[in-house]
Amino acid sequence: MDVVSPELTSLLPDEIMDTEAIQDIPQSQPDRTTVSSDPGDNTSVPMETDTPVAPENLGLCSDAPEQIQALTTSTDSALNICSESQIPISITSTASPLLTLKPVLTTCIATTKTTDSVTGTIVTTGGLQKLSAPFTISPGNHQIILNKVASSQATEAAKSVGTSPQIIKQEGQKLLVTAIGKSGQPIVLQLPHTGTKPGVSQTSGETKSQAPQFKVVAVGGRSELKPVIGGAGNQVTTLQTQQLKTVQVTVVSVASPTSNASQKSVALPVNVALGQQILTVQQSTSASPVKLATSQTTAQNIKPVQTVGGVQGSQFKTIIPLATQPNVQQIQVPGSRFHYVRLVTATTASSTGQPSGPTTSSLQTAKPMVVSTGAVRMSVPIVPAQTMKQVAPKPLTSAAQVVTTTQTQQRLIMPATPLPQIQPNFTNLPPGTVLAPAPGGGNVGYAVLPAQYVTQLQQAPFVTLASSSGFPASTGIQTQARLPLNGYCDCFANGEFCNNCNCNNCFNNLEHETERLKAIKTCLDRNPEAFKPKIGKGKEGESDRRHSKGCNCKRSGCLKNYCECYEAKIMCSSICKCIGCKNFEESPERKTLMHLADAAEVRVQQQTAAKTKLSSQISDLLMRTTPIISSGGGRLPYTFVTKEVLEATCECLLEQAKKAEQTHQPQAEAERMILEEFGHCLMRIISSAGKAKADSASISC
DNA sequence: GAGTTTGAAACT
DNA sequence: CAGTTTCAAACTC
Repeated sequence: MDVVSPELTSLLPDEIMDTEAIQDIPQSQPDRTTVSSDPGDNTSVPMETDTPVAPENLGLCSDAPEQIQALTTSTDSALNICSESQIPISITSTASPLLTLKPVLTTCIATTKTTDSVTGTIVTTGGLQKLSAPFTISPGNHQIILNKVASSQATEAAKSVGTSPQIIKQEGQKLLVTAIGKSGQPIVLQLPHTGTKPGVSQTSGETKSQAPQFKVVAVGGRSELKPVIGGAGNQVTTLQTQQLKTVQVTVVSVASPTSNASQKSVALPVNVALGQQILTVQQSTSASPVKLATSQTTAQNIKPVQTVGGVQGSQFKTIIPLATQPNVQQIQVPGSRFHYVRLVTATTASSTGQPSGPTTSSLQTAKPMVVSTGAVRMSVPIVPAQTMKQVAPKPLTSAAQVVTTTQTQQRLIMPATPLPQIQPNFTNLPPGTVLAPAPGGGNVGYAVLPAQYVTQLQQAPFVTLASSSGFPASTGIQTQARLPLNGYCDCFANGEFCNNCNCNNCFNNLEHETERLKAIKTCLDRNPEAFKPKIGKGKEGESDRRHSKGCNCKRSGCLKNYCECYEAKIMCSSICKCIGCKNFEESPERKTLMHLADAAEVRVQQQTAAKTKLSSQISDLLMRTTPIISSGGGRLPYTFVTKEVLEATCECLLEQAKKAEQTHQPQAEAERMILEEFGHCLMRIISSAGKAKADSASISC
């Protein structure tokens, strides 16, 4: 059963239309398209009062699912899709050519509960493979508006055909679809084909026909997405989220359907007031809160999601607000081989995934999704990097720009300000890193960086590295190699600023940032791998580290620090071009050297330990022997032998001597009495000292 | 510390 | 891609 009328379909941008899908569209649809589900369809979309749907698996569609992962942003105006229960969201028409997803039950609140869930009902047509339109989600009215910025032509067309609004109504679904004009804007929604195409089995192993899954992932806040699969039979895609929560990051992931029809990338501008939030989009893994109801074939194509805020398990990225400077935020990340992360403010982002071949893997053909609105831009690389191409951002409406990254090609973001000629290029950023400009011209961007870099971001140096790929040919900067900025300098080669080194005429500092940037670009033009670590992992499956390029030693036998492999304490590999290499596993020279080195290291350690122990003992001895007059510390009895104590002691002794004299004691007895008194004095001193120490300890505690 | 050796990177 | 040059670190004395 077709849901979308030809008129409605014709209004869709060509880029989102699936020709094969269109063929399925009946041509006899009225202008005002009202789609009702087939009463006899046993796969009807369950209603709230209808078929109970398990929160974990809302399999409304058994076909191969497409998946859209959407992360909502946090706080004030995040994507607040929430409801107290699994509320179907109907796509209602509006006066404007807007496709509005509207919850039937408007129980959403701005601050959603973790248990809140939303079930969105999205029109899926037999012929309409995808729906694309600017996408607005308004927490206030609980509407998801598509094609907000539809062209006037679309509006006129809609009026002319009397389809303003066109309504696609799914029986029992309250599914309303407005006219969707050709906006030429990024296409966002991918709607499933009818369930006649080969599907992919979901996690449950059940074969499903194609159906988009919309998932909302809350990053930064605990949120779970519940894939909702629209039933192919009733051609309805249900969007449902559970524990939807306003979060800081909106991630949208789209799993492509498995139809033979070419899957076009879908960019969905979403008018979600994200504030100045970062948008990170990645494929998610099982660790991700995003629950993918995809087949195994799909899963294997999924790149690890690098989400923010703990969504991803192993590769957490940290969102670093890059505020203050418009368009550019420069970050030095020592040790990362690139220290600069630049945020590019753009008007829009349009990422187009490669058309997917006929496959049952939904995510393999997933499309990067760009969600942008006047207030928010979201860039969502959904497609695996290998199959994803970076496309030049399409200018949309605003000055903001979202750039998506690929996973295979590491690119560096070049600053537009100092080097405007350099095209923005995101390299070396973690896959899936999304740099989003601040809405409203705030020019606040965010970079998702490995957590270990975060602490280094406070450093002053701000430079942006750029990879050579995608850069226009450098002009007039080839001479930069003659500057004190070249690969010879380890600091520079490591992507670091020179600091306390012996450079002469050093330009590798902030004072010469322009030159440095040029030099960086030159180096990258020459060698895109210049700033990448030389020591990395070997081939897949190899756990040992390996030199990325291999050494080229000729005389050292790779057993001296001249050899980079040996210096890195790794053995030479097949990629090394060394001559007379002795740096291999069974090399006796290497073993001997290793033994010697180990022995030397042991000696050094022993010496260090001995020195440490001796120092400790000396310190302890000093502590014992040095009277501590001041309060605290180890007070000893004799520290209490002050002048006053001595005088008192002497008086006691004199008094005892006087007493012995008065009693006419013999001298020996007199001495005994005096010594005995002296002993008593010492005992009192010791007692007082101990008491004072105990009191001090009690006070300190 | 000066001089030599070495190999990576730059250059041709 | 190969040969040469430049350079700085490693090494030796």
